[in-house]
Amino acid sequence: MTPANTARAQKTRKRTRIQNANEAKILDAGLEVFSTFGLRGATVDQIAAIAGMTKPNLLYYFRRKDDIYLAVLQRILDTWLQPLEAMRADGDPAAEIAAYIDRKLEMSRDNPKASRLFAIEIMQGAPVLAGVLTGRLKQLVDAKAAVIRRWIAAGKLAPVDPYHLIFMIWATTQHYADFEVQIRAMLGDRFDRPDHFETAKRTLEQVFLAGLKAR
Amino acid sequence: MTPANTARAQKTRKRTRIQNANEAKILDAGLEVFSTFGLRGATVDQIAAIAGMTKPNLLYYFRRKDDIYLAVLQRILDTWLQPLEAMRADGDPAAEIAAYIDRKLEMSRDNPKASRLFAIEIMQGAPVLAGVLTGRLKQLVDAKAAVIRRWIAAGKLAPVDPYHLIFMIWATTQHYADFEVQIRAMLGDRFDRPDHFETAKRTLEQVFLAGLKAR
DNA sequence: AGATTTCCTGACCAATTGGTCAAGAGAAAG
DNA sequence: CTTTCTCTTGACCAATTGGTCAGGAAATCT
Repeated sequence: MTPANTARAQKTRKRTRIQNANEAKILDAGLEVFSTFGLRGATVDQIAAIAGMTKPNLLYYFRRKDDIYLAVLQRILDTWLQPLEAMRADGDPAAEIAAYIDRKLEMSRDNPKASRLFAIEIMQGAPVLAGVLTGRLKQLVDAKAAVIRRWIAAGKLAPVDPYHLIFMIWATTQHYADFEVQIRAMLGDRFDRPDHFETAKRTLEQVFLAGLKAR
Repeated sequence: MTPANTARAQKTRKRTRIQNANEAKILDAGLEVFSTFGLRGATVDQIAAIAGMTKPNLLYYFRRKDDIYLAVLQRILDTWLQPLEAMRADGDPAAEIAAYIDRKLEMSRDNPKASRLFAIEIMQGAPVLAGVLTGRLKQLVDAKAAVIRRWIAAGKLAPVDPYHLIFMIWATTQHYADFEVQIRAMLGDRFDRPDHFETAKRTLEQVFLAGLKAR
């Protein structure tokens, strides 16, 4: 993302401090609102209110609602892909998978809004991210699926379909962010106890690692 | 749901054929739209268009948008809870869990819109279903968690946290409905092959059953 | 058949929404 | 200190949205 693509499309002038501060506020507010209501359900007024500025002022930095949405998605895209990218072919399979689960779970805990934003975007048919899904993400998943397949061929992992295994890990880890309200309702008091996250981690690792152990 | 709570709150008059037909059309259209855009993102005009009637005509049957949303949710609530309810304490643990996975997976395949509607409702903070979550659903989950705990105590299942196990099953099975666009993008051509569903089922059962085998 | 009730529609309305604009206030550069 | 640029705002606008209403068209009942 070049610096020149926001704020009145100024011709690569120096970015001011105010600009940086306000754009950051807007992106934070945008994440907050879009991750709850999606692109269509969110209103510019609401984002402006949360960002603590008037609507025309917000629109001075991002001319259309879609621009905010896009910028929010772009800002968190790398973070989103990072855990899978970090899975190394030359590591120990069980350890790598455990580490991947941990990282994704931590992302769910530390950045649940980002997780929900991607979830809503994809559930709405990925109007903006469609290209990323079939492009960058697919390439990444294909590469990691190949890694898993090699681990299986080397007898270090039970033979499972690598794509569906990746889906399982995505699903189980993101679930804690996307369905937080439900988890909270099910766990009651236990949800706020600090060990709740550790219990989730232990359960996931246990089932996945035992389930994937080569026989 | 009593018959008298729609269509102009008529005093328990007989429901006409037209009424049944049109309300069904509206609920179908409502599911279609709400499952994609959520309560706020959906518009009455759009629902009316998909239902094949004018907006005032639709509003003759459901006076407000929220009424449609509520009715759609209520109509599919039982279906949604059914798979978990069907898990029997006196069956073989492995077989019961496998059957639960199968049923949920089939629901994802046969009724993905219902799955996405619940997902969006919960991600938006469950404004309508909050009561169901903390009431009926929690009771059901508590009961089934107790069943799983007894299976573990009897040495028939590896010791895992039953709540997180249920979350895992929910997450992995619903994932195929909620993130269908992403799955499709990752699997490419393979997605439309008829065995795709069987591969998913086999992978899930394999990981869960091996992961839960008592040691 | 006529009477009654249900169903449907075009016209309408107020509120909200995304977005514009002219002009003033504030920073910053000279 | 003045000029230039950035930032902010109130007023405004057209389109969309949720919802109403009076009256006509169809069913249904007797």
